[in-house]
Amino acid sequence: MRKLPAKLASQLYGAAELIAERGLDGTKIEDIAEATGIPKATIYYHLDGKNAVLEFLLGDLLDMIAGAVGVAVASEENARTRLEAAVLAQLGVMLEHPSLCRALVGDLGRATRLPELAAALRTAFYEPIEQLLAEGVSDGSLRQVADPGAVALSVFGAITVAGLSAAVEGPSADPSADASRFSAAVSELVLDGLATPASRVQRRGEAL
Amino acid sequence: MRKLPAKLASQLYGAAELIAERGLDGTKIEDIAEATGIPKATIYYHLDGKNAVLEFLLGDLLDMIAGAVGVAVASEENARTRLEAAVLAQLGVMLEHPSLCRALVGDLGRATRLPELAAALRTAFYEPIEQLLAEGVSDGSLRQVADPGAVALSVFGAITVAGLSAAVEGPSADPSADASRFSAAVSELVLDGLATPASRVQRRGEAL
DNA sequence: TCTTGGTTTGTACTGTGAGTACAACATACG
DNA sequence: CGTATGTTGTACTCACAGTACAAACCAAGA
Repeated sequence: MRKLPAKLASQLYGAAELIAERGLDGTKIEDIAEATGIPKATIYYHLDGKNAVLEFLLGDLLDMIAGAVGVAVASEENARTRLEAAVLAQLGVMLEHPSLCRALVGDLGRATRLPELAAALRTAFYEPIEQLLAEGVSDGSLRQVADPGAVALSVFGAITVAGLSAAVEGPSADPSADASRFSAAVSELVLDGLATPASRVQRRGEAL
Repeated sequence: MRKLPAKLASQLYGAAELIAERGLDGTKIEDIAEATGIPKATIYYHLDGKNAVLEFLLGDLLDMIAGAVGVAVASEENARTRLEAAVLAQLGVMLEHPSLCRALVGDLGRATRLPELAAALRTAFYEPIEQLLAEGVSDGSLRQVADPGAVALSVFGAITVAGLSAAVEGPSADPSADASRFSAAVSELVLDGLATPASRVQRRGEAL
């Protein structure tokens, strides 16, 4: 069941828009069959039902993200620079595939309840960040924080929500321009914070 | 259909855990009837079906959040301080009601497709932040950023994902302690960022 | 060519669960 | 009382996921 012929795989993408629009519940198998051109019986021959369709589509998205982020993270730069690259990479892929992202948001619950997807979600989105923050402390390019786990989670949230929202706002004319714009905003926030220099000085005094 | 007797309302909360655990799809109306002690026929007398059950529960959660955040935001302090208070308030409510939060994550798609809920979500989570960031620029307690909309979205993501994850990790012994811990981490990130002082100086030079 | 084994597809079926209809009953309030 | 409003059980309908299965199709080799 894991190797789904390439032709069918590509046809299946025709269902992404549909699922994104109406949610998996609101989408009948018959609709998927019609939209993709794959007859219902064939779908069931290869896949274990509706969930498997979602699993296939989202699994692919998550792989792409994990891949792109993996490349961004693997460079020689310091962690801080790689973090910026990772943010850009993640947002890039997300904005390139808005309907998959919309499907992800729409069926997040189901996704987190499908064990393989839940794991892929973690690997694609969360783990690279967590890793990078730790490395940044080691190489001195990022600050040490009191609660690294919680902070990593927040950074993850900042990036991901920005990406998902952007994707949900309907597809843009120039995804990669949007990705740069959003990634600049996210990096600015995550690296520099929102405090004014004045209040920061006072605060740094407290902290150190 | 909007005034659901108090007694029934309180009974309905008995379904929250169930829905959080299995998702709305995985939960039969009969299960809800059994868990809450409200017979199926009565549920249908007051509510327009399953979705309405979710809508009721989440609507309540969102009202609580909007309320608590509203109070936090209404003080006389500067925007920066109120932002910290708002973060604490939001996380406080979320951690107080973990199963509602889990239900929200699990059926986020449905929630965003229910117009009233989608609006409530915006009001509860996003708008106060957006507002506060703007006020912070006016009163000088927060920095001006290049793309305020995108940054507000990220801040919103940072807070909300932290809260949701915490809620999903199963209920804690001391929700309010957890709320303080998480809110400290989120505020630290959002206000001060992760850059080291050294790289910050260099950066500030670029920006101003 | 014929055979064999996987794939493809149509059609017809089963089962489950949401939502509805309705009648009997309770309760309240004038 | 009796009329209105809520409560509940029971017995439906209906849509759709998933299954069964047989017929056709399409290699690829003997």
